[in-house]
Amino acid sequence: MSAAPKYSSSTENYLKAIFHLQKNDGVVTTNDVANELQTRPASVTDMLKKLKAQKLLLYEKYKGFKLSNEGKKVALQIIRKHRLWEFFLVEKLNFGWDEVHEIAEELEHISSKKLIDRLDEFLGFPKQDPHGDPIPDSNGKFTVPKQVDLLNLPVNKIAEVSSIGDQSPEMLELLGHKGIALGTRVEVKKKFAFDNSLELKFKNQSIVTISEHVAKNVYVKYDE
Amino acid sequence: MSAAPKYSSSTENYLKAIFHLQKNDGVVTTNDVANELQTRPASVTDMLKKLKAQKLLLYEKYKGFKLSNEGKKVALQIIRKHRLWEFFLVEKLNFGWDEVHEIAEELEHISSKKLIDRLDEFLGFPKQDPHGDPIPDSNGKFTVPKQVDLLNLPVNKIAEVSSIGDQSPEMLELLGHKGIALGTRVEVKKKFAFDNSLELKFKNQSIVTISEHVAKNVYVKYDE
DNA sequence: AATTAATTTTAGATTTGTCTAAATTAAAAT
DNA sequence: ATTTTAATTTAGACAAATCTAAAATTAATT
Repeated sequence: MSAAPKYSSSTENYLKAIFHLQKNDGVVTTNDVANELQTRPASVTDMLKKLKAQKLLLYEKYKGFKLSNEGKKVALQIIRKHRLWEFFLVEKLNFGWDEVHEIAEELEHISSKKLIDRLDEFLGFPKQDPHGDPIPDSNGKFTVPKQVDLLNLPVNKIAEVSSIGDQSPEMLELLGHKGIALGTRVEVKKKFAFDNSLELKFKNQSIVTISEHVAKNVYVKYDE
Repeated sequence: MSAAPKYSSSTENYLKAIFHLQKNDGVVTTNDVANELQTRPASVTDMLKKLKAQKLLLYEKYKGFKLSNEGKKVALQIIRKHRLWEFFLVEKLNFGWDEVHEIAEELEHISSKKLIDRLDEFLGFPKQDPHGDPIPDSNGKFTVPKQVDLLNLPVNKIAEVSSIGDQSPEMLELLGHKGIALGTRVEVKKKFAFDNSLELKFKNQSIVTISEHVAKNVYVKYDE
């Protein structure tokens, strides 16, 4: 068991940015990272070399790069810290979900592992942050999102629309009108036994009603 | 009302160190600061010039220096943050009083004022940190310590020995034996009505008993 | 396939905070 | 009142992270 090396805030920010970017299409470019971190491509190249030297990144110049296993591990710990602090700010200090990101960007760089594990315990080992994103556990693992249709989504669980069953123009028109699209974050607030219709709540606090027929055709993923 | 300038962690550490050092004898030297911050006198001189340029310090080379009002104000906000976080770590996350300092050294540099005011509220506006030091309020003011003899110190209040009434060799021998000296932190855990004797607890958890006669002659200060 | 365009990398400079070694000033001791 | 000692400051260098401008490489287009 070797002592955990401490990385600079800048290093941590690069790891986090690359981690997020390579989740999407799998491929990340120098320009992507520069854009994400509000910096210049030349600065990114400089840092890529440093990350490679620290064995956090696999990198061949002009040929692309991706995080090493160690790099991913570190990135996941930063993400864990970010999301736990966001949860703390919303649940304990009564911040709004939209004002916590910036503060968590600072808090995520506090290094004590003991602190973050105690905080996790204090918060009751939450599985999702206030935006519905999964919180990695102490080992960097997070719950594999569960896929269900909206009828089977438990009440008050934030979920993300992942696919649509019936893709007819009529259905898409209805979904478009209600504000439901792939990636939309929704929560079921009420289920009416009478006709199995549902009331959904969005992140912007607005509420819409959908029928059982629609609900059956909207698949979402969420973390238990 | 101008926007609060943000200072680097290093700048904040210098302000805090100088603040603490000038509390003692009033005079701070370059060497004192270098020693306190585990750095070199030349580095201190470099920073003194920067602090002066930012109007945080009054400084004439070779002639000494002290914090400006603005410098004091900033230092007090750092100290406020440090002590509130320490309180949080001990009270909410069950850390021991002896393991929180290092973590608070990092947390004190988180910049959000709203965060710290919310934290203060969440903690119930505590007046003392786990070491018994006063926590400055949102405006940088802290309660003027109240002076009383040990007989009149409320139970469970951490206080600091500030002066001794009877300074006879016999008294000083007794106090030396019990482990009571100027600056010692004590807490009254029990008062016996029978003979007005007291049980005192020290920071190292040990407990001693003293008589009414002794208690009357030991003056302490504490924050209400 | 050759040329143009876009991306990526290098070269050299800048800022912040630090350092060592040498020079300066102030304080202490003879 | 000198001289010696200690404290402080300057000069010049360095590491980290950034920048601009120019060069190198890859991708796209004709």
